Amino acid sequence: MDVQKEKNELREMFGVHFEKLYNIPPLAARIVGILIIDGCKSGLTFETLVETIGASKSSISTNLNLLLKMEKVTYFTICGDRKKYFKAADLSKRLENYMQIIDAEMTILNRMIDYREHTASCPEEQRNLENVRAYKTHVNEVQRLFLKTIKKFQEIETKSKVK
Amino acid sequence: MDVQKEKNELREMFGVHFEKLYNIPPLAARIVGILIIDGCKSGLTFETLVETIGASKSSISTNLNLLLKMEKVTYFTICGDRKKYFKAADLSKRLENYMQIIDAEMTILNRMIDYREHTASCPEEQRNLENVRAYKTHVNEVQRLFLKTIKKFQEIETKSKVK
DNA sequence: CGATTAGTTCAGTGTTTTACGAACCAAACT
DNA sequence: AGTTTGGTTCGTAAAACACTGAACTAATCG
Repeated sequence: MDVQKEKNELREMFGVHFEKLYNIPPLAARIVGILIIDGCKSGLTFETLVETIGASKSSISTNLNLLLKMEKVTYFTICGDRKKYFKAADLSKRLENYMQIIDAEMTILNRMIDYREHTASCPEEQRNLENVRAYKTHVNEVQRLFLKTIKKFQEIETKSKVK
Repeated sequence: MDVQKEKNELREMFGVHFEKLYNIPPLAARIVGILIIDGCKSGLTFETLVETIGASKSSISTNLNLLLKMEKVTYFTICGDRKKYFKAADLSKRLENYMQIIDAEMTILNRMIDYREHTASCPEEQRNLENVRAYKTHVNEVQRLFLKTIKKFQEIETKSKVK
């Protein structure tokens, strides 16, 4: 296996994925990708990111700060070293993105149910109400599943940090 | 309850939600929203959409065709009536969007596992490999859950169509 | 103190997106 | 045949986006 080629392809796949999922600029998405692949041991410096991605310092800076604000990325510093070392945020944190989508859907669903309950007159609208209720059950299950997973990873992560 | 106000708010919420979820223009997202709220009984005509949204014919046309291509919207015609009646696609169809995200994630995950298996040297990378594997289990569960739900709604939908 | 390093900020530029109006086409009345 | 209806297509304008280089700041080093 050509490791470098494999890495580049992975990077690209992550890029496309996160760009759509997080609605972020391409460059930001690629940064997350690289940090997930390469940053898991000791983090990557600003400079390394500039070099390996080949984008300008300003672009890297802007996008890194966006990712920090979104909590998709974290950094730490080493005593006596001015550099920042960037890492992808913990998986449990990154999964919050899905939780937001699910929560948003739940909110809309509840409003929709409320609305139909007040207005449903024809059989189609009645049936629609039933379907929305059934769908809500599904979203609830998804929500529980994600909560469970997030909690599980939070435990794993705190454990490995104490160590 | 002010029904009209409630409807407008719902419309707006659907708009924001679908815009991000499907990565489509704001107008397209609002069309889907309106069709879900108002289109469930007998569909909405092109003209009704133009009027209630207040956008130009050309914009509505372009975005409707985008949504048709994406299979988020369907239309039917009535014999002896030149108009097209638009509806939001069945929920089972709309859920395919989530399946695509999940499938994409699964593909990346498998590549990531493969990559780490070949390259993991330090303990952090080993632990990362374990975590990715654990996460894959979660994605698998989500995938099964969605498959189940999609199948369930497909049944409901075919039943209500035969009737 | 001056020079270097690490990173930020900002104005500008090229590109993409989003929506629009006008012209257009095809089917169906009259 | 001409006109209305229902909708598409295309060129374009306005706005948003993504990235850049250059100037700048703040901390550290010699």
